[in-house]
Amino acid sequence: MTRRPTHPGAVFLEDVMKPLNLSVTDAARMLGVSRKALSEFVNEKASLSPEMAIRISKATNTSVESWMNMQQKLTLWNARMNEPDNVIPFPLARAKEG
Amino acid sequence: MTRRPTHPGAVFLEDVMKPLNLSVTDAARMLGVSRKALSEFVNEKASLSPEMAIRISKATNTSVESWMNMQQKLTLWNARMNEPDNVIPFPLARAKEG
DNA sequence: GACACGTGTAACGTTACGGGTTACAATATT
DNA sequence: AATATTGTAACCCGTAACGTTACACGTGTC
Repeated sequence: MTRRPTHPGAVFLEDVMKPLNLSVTDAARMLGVSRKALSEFVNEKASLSPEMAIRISKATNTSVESWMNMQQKLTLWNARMNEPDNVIPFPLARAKEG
Repeated sequence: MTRRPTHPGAVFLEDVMKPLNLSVTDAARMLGVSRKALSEFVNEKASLSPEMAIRISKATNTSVESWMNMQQKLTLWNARMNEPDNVIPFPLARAKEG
């Protein structure tokens, strides 16, 4: 994967909120989170927390996993930006000798 | 899923470290983390961080995703323990009217 | 022009958590 | 007996999500 994965917040905004004509204020109320929390999420300032994923899943009747997977790909992509280089490969597991 | 998913640390201990006869001390050295960090991970006191996942993946030549997925299932399972109840379902998306 | 809304965000505080270091007691291993 | 390994407590950091409050900036309405 070479291109930065889409932020789940962007997807939520484009594919859920906009089609339903939901304002950040209203959606936040319905999700049961603060307007700030949702705003930061849809503006990609915060990542998707497991709790937020559950809320979205309950509100939109979609699978939690689908949302979590989006975040995981992003998290992994970001983490790979700072790959550790001081990792020593484990000795290869071999067929038992003797 | 009704049973608590296996902690990735337990898998790492059983399926990787033990077969290779690696001590926590040695494995920690090779992974480039502190003994404490690895100990807590394999003893299920800490969850798998993305960075640790990358280290394990590099050291064992396995996919980062497989480890991350284990953690995600656990994380989700735990999160569902405290499901929020103040979520208001979004109005159903309908075929455009008018 | 005045006012209501929705919005992004700064400031501030709280809570949670991964990770490092150091140190100690308990338990192998040799 | 001497050495190695281990789990973990204590303590310090940095990061991050979330809440509340408050401000400035549109935009639309009367």
